[in-house]
Amino acid sequence: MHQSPSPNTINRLPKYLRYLSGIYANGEDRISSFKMAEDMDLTASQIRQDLSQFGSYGAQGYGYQVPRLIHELKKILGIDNPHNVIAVGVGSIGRALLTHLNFTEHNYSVCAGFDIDPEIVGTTINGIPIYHADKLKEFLKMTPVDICILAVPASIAKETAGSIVEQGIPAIWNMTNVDLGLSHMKAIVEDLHFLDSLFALTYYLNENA
Amino acid sequence: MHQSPSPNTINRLPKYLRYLSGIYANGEDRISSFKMAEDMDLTASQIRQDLSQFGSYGAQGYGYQVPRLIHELKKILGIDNPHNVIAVGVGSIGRALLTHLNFTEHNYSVCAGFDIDPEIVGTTINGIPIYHADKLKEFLKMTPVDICILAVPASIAKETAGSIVEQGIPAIWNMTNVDLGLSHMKAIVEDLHFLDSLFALTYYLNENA
DNA sequence: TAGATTGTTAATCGATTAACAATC
DNA sequence: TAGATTGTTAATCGATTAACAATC
Repeated sequence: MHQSPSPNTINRLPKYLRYLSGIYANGEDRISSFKMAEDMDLTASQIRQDLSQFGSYGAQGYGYQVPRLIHELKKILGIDNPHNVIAVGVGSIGRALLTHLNFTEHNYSVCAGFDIDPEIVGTTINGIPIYHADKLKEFLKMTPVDICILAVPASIAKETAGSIVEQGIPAIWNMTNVDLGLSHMKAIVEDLHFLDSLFALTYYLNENA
Repeated sequence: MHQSPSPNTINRLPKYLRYLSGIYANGEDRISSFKMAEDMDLTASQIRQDLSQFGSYGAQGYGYQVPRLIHELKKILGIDNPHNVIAVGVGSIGRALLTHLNFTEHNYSVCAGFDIDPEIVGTTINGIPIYHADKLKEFLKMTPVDICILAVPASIAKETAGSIVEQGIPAIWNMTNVDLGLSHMKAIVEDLHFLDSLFALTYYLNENA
């Protein structure tokens, strides 16, 4: 792993994983880069290039063992290790994620949610306790947190993110439609900008029309 | 517009728009590519290259007029025109989007949601009526729909998507953690794969640790 | 006018694709 | 053994960056 893999490569890894999990569930335990490329609308070269940046997981003349490759991809992504997650902001989006996403299956443990709405502070969502945002600092003394799901209103997104980073949480999964402006800090941020995605879709829709 | 702009360029346009809307709200009505680049962690060259693929919106020695550029970007993305949207699958994710996302402000009209859960069929969410999925075909006879938000369970995502495309809806905004496999059809699909995004974040988190 | 900044052309860099020796 | 397919090196392609003439 001399030269660090490009973001494009990293973004394809979860897609490989999903594809492989799918065919493995279908009972296929062997796959070639050619078949994979055909099914995923990629080139076999690209798949082999991507994988070979992390190791040699296949065998000449045979291809890849599906369970092995699944295992290796999980290891590369780091999702074979457990991660502690909290949600800051538990409005409709935060709530939907806590309810809907299969965190446990992928080794994420969602420990708590934080909000200021008295209607939901003190309740649980999908078994996850919701505390008042005031309690975050205290909570972090007891529980090390790897990832914070940020789903607060846009108006307080930046300052909330800043404070989360200051309190030592290394990674933010950003659900707000705001650029957090943390590039100068050591924080790791992954944006999920819903509207950006919808606008791109709209562009292609109008382009074709 | 001889050579069609790359997806990378398209994906940056909404970010430009967000940035510009932000500074315009702050009262700035003039911007140079240099300042913009600094604030957005890009290069001025890239911004000018991106924009120049669609037209000449700036002036030498001056820069860009913010409101003008906002207007042009909206036009390029097609969001100056109205779009009709429906949601198929109104579980927690679908519901959160209908409640939370600012569709109206961006010229999207969310006409209806469809589900099979008797608990929610017949209700409204944020003023949007929820019909039984059986009624979709009939509904489409009356109302032309541009975009379908797909938020059904993974197990029925593919077949639902296929049927939606067959019924003439040109674009799908895919919230399911499934690859819809519509590449051979004329459908326009934009995926919002939550877990892919979380996995990428996890990769960078573990890489830094 | 002098200074600033665009739009665009050319240079560089990086990512994808093609080719193939190694080998299962 | 013959056929298949990897991992990797080389070739190509495309995207980003740099440079600069045009000009506000």
